[in-house]
Amino acid sequence: MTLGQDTAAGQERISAAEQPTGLRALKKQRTRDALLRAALERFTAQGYEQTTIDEITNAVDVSQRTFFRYYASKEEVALAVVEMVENKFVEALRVRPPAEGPMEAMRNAVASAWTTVGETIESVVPVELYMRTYRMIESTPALLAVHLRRSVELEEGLSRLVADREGLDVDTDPRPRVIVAAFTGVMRMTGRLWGKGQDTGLDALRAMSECCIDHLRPALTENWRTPGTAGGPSACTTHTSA
Amino acid sequence: MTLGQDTAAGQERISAAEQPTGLRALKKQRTRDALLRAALERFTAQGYEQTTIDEITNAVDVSQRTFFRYYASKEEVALAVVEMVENKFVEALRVRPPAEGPMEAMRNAVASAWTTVGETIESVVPVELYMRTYRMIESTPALLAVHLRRSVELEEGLSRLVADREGLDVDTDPRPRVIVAAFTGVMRMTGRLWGKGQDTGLDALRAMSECCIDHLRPALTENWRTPGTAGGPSACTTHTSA
DNA sequence: TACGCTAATGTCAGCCACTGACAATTGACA
DNA sequence: TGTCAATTGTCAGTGGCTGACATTAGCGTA
Repeated sequence: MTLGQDTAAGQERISAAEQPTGLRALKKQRTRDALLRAALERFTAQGYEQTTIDEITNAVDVSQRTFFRYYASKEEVALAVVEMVENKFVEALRVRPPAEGPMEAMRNAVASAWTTVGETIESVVPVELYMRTYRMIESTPALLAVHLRRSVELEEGLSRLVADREGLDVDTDPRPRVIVAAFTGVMRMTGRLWGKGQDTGLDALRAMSECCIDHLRPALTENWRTPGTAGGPSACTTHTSA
Repeated sequence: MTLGQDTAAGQERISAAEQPTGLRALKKQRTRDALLRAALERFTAQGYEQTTIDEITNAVDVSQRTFFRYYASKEEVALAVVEMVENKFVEALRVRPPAEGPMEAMRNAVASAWTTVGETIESVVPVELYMRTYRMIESTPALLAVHLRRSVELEEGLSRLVADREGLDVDTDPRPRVIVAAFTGVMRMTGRLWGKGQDTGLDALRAMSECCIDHLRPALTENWRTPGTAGGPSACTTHTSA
């Protein structure tokens, strides 16, 4: 048991250091990646529900049973890369200077994660495929549902991280959970807007995220009906209709 | 087509006014409710995954096919009552005086909804069964996922409502979505805490909700490390472990 | 009251995601 | 090279869910 297993079912990609480096492990990695790419390509091209497991396994020349030994479910393949990205964000938050406040730290973690995340993705699938996958997830009810559930688990981890930074106890003080809930709520909303909008670029997503986060505090603090205060309609808008 | 159909698949309960009042419609209502109760009772007693559709339909003496004509999926039965409750909340928000600010209005809508919601539930299933159902949803991954997705749809509706109240355009101004995202984020968190906690009462849930919401603004505004400000560890805490 | 219409239900065959059990294959390592 | 263990394939089966078609049962009417 020298492998690093992160998820409940199915192993993660080997974590850089300490690869079993045998021929056997190499083949496994190949199969895993091949299944992932074959799946994402078909999902994004013809739709998630329209793609059967058999279609994927035939393309990679393995049995259906083998697929389920690598990925616990059809949903898991679809969400595999997204999960990698989210883990990067958590790591980015973990190394933020303790001097930063919680919201500040989370905001900066997102900003810094964006730069490294690109390479991480590319090591598995083309970034462009990842983008299409993300938008597919947002528009596929079954996938969106599972994605949201995982986000909640992420939220739990973030709350503990924030609590540690501030020297608080999550089981006693609600504030870490509250601020994390607010933060992730806004982040999810941003992702959804981006998914519906026209500008599919990564920069657009980054800009929207940062802008919306910067709106959070004023939105809760100021009186909306007396203009002139900071905030107001601004850059992070989309025109989904018309 | 005189029926009020709310959800995409499967009709809702008849909406008080204008019931077709025939023997036929009455039987339908009976079957629908019988399926619901049979399902929830088994789900909460022996677990969601451990209950098959056949088990439910046998208890009600209808065919499996009939079940799927009433409820589009196994998940839909499980979430049917919760959906009713959420609709009540939206209605409560809709009738809030326009003078109230968005956060204030949402907070008060929850508070006022709690009082009427009890009767609404009882007209379909015992409140106690509803409570058990809610906790089951929180602890069943497949159900939690779908529940969260529906919450997102709810969020969209709330954002438009808030925007209308404030005379803003959701497609132009991010603030309605931002504040709704923060609010619902905190509400979901509350529900999760309640589900894990010991106090299973309805009052406990209400108290926790209100307290957490009241923490939102201070959590974003104040400096946590200089105590003495409003907020701080308070009533809405749970001791999930130890 | 009998009759036709249509809504509701039952029956059946079948798809697809997913699983357990067991046999066959194939790296790894002495 | 031969043994051991990991990996894969095969196969049978379960459960959610759907389409097609036959059957039953309210409902309005002659």
